Amino acid sequence: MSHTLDDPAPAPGARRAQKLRTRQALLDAALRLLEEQSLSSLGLREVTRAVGVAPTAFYRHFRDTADLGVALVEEALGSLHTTLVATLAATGDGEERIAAAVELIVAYVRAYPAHARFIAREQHGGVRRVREAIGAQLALFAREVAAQFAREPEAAGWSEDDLLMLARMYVDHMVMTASALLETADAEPVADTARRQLRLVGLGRRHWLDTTPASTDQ
Amino acid sequence: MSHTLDDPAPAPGARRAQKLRTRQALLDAALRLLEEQSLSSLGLREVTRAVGVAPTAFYRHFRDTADLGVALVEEALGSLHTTLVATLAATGDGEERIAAAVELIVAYVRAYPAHARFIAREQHGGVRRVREAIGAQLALFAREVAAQFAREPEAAGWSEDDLLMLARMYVDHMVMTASALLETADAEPVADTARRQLRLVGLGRRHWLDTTPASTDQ
DNA sequence: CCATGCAGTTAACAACTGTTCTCCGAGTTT
DNA sequence: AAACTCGGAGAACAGTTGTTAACTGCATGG
Repeated sequence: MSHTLDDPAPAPGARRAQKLRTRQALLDAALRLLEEQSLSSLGLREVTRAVGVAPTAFYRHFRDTADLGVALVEEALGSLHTTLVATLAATGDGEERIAAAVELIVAYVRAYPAHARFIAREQHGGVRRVREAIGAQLALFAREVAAQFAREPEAAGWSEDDLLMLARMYVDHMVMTASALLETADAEPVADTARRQLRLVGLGRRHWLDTTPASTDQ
Repeated sequence: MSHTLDDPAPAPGARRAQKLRTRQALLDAALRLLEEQSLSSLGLREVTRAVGVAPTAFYRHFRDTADLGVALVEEALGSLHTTLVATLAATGDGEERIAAAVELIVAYVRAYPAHARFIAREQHGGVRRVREAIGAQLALFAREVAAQFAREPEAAGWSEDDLLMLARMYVDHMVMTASALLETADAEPVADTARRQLRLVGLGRRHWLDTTPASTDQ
């Protein structure tokens, strides 16, 4: 509990720390402003004004607002990979996993609504580089989910391509559910619909090899 | 084939016709500008400049750019209802219907790429009124699709709520497929993935009542 | 301890925005 | 043929935008 901030002999790294702090302030302010507009209309001055720094300070951290947007993508989705894969790996198949996955989305949207809104909005938004960044992240999610599926016994007989197709379906459904949660006051009906839709896809998954046994027997 | 435009005694309704013409020019110009940005950053002057009219002329047709956006929603989705329902009604169940549905989306995106982009982009975009307009249209689509399903023998035993859930899944999948088509050069792989995903959902649909026969037997 | 690096400031720029008010002229109605 | 309607033009407004330049002061590395 000793003094660490108003020290006359500042701690080493105080330089970098202060820079990171204003950088984070810019990201936070931008995220707040983006709740009511799209990135393509977000002004650099608007952000700096909200933080309380000079407009030119912006350039010390980002080339332009698109650059800031890419940073926001990382902040919003970067930490989600481990959580998602861990959730899938920790739960068995069927109803248990469905409940866990939906609960994960609901918790995420509740904890970081602005991040979720940003991703849903800019996934198809007007800024190419941000769109591509989100697309790359979601494609990575899909590959990770597919890889997890491949480790499970239910994936026997599935082609790699079909597994990826299934995984993409789950990932896209996640984003849509998040977006739906953001526009409703009561989360429960939305979560319920999401669970039923996952149940439906799960049923399709279980019967995928029924009609076309393709190359493998069993 | 007589003269109708440069008539010294102009045909009645020329007033209204000219107004509609510039209104349409504004819509077209806006749609073109929106290929590279979001509606929330579209400026009123930008649109009028592209058309070649004075900025103030804009107010004769729209209150603001959000109002123009709502009009674009109608233009993009209004005529699609009949086409969609007709396609569903004309095709039997199974593979045939899947091919027809995907072909419908592919054809739409090819014919009106700017409209499709606009809907995908502004569905979660930064302008509330436009978001709501799109949401209402898509909800209407879902109800229409559900109603069509209800008329078919495969829907026996399905609750109304489950049918709507299924329909929403199809509608949302349509929008996602359209968006994916816009970002790819070669439509075929995307269309193929979309077909497989529909096949998966269809399988889930056929086995929906297997585990929980609920109230009905058979 | 001093010289360098660099986050942030100030000032100024040309260009752009939405909106108001006034006006014109051609289509429309009587 | 006169009176009216109304889509569009023109000019002007107060604010805003992104970007450049030159500056200041403090944490840092030699």
